[in-house]
Amino acid sequence: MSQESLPSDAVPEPPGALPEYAERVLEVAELIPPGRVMTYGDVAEWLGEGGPRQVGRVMALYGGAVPWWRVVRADGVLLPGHELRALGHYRAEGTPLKEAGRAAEGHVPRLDMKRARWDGEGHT
DNA sequence: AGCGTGACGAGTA
DNA sequence: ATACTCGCCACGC
Repeated sequence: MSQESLPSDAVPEPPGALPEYAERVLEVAELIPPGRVMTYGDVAEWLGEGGPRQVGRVMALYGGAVPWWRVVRADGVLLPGHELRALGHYRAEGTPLKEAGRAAEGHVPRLDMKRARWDGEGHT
């Protein structure tokens, strides 16, 4: 070869492997304690790279490998298409919800972000 | 090499 | 409370 090829250049990624950014996002998701949540933006800020949309993309593609219900929208709306599954987890974990008086009106409960949002306190 | 995309988020009306 | 706009940036065409 006329040109030296660095290993990292020659072998980008085997099929099925996650992009490194995605792996870091999933790592953070694993840190979130039961009963608490982090927003997409929080995860991005924690990482110091990417943004809410990037984190959202990663969760959409690979979220099944981690506690996906602990990474949520900043407004507390449950993940569309998985509301019941998420709700089951929140009730089981004791994650703070805003549902008082609304359940009877057919409203899907939302997360009480003020109480449920985790800032990383106590993480070792 | 660009360019469009999107499990977002903050701001505005 | 809802609806809309604009900025964000890794990733796959």
